Amino acid sequence: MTVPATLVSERSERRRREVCEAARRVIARKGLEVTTMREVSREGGFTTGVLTHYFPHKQAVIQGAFAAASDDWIAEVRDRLARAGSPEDQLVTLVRAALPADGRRQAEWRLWSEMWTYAGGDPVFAAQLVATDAVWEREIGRVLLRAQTAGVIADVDARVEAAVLARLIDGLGLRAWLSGRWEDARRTLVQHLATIGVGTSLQERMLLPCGDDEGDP
Amino acid sequence: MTVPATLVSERSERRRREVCEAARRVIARKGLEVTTMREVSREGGFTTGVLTHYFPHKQAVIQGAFAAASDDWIAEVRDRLARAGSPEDQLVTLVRAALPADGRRQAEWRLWSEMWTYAGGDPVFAAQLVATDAVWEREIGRVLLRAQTAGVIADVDARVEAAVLARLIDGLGLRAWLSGRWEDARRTLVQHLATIGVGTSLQERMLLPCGDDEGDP
DNA sequence: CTCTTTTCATAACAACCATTATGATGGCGC
DNA sequence: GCGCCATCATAATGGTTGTTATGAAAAGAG
Repeated sequence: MTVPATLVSERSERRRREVCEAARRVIARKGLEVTTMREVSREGGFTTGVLTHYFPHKQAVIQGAFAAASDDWIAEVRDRLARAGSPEDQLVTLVRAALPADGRRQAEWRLWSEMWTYAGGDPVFAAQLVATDAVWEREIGRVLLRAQTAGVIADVDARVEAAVLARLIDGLGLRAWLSGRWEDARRTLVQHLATIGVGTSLQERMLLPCGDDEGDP
Repeated sequence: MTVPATLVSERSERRRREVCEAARRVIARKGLEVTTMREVSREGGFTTGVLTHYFPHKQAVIQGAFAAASDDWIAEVRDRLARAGSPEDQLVTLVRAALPADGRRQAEWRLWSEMWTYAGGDPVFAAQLVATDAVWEREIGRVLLRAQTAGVIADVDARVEAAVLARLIDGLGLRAWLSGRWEDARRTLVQHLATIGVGTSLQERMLLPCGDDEGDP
């Protein structure tokens, strides 16, 4: 109490985040079932003492890891969309972000899968997850609306189409993660986008391998 | 060996199935993480001796439960589609089967969710799961094709649309299970079906509460 | 430097797990 | 009725888990 609260929380918050990142890596690599306190500690390079010091129980660690992953995801999407200039580029970015060609990003789908089933047993966390998803869906809607006013896609109901796209991506990503057929998933997504008026040239750009996935258009 | 193999396997097979059903109920109710041998035994009304006698290890019990659920699901869908006479009825049946209004059937989505994440750590089982899904997707395609030749829906690529619908349903069901907003999910699905030419009267039938969910059209 | 508090490692604990071993029971062929 | 084998209950085992307790180092305030 004698020290400014901001400094204390800054240091500890960084450590806390470090723990969450370690947990996140373990979950994404081996799954939640084999994610143990000791395993997370080993991953982060410390002992379980750190975990117990910053978190009241394991549940909090898991939730922290999931929350961190969600925040990172939505932040990254917003950043990439902002850096994509034209409506066309934004559409391409959306597809690439949703169904990545990069192996490490594909592996993140395991995290989402684990997160969903975990949320099924934790109503409070499920509510947070649904809220985060609403942000993602709205982001999709914004891209669609902008593309629409630019005449890049047809004049469908953007709100409905955003909901459809968000759910379609959920299903496609999940299946692709299970089957390993990411190209098929992306092709299906693009074929669907074609039905709402995305032109063939844009379709081709969406399907391009594009080794470097971060640099967008 | 002194007794006809068919008789032996008939009796034991029934018991085996009984175990799978018990496991399935526990998973759907409490999730895979708290599904233990003792819990499954208690659910089935026997002891762990039965489990260990019919299954080499827990993994096999889980896989058996999942396989039984998958088989039941695909069998039920086929049955309900067969009993639905017209192409219109089949479309309605498809929507109702995918996103049920009945609480017990909705709860089954927890099973699917658990199944998917489990499959993520078991490539062999994941392959089975993908194969089963292909059957389901083909069933959707058949319904679409029939509706198409009857002029009930527009002239889209049935194969592509079946893939889209299968994934869309995955995402919609999963989200609905997490959020509890099943009506929204069904409405989104119907709105999407409207874009492939499903008429307004059919749309209304799909959205009807229809208390009794089993008796179809 | 001294005291206080945060930070963390280590070890111990009690609970629970899957699995195995053992023996009782009952049906079925002969 | 005898013996055999499938069936199952019971109990024990070895390992792992989340959590807690304890104390040492380190950092910061005065």
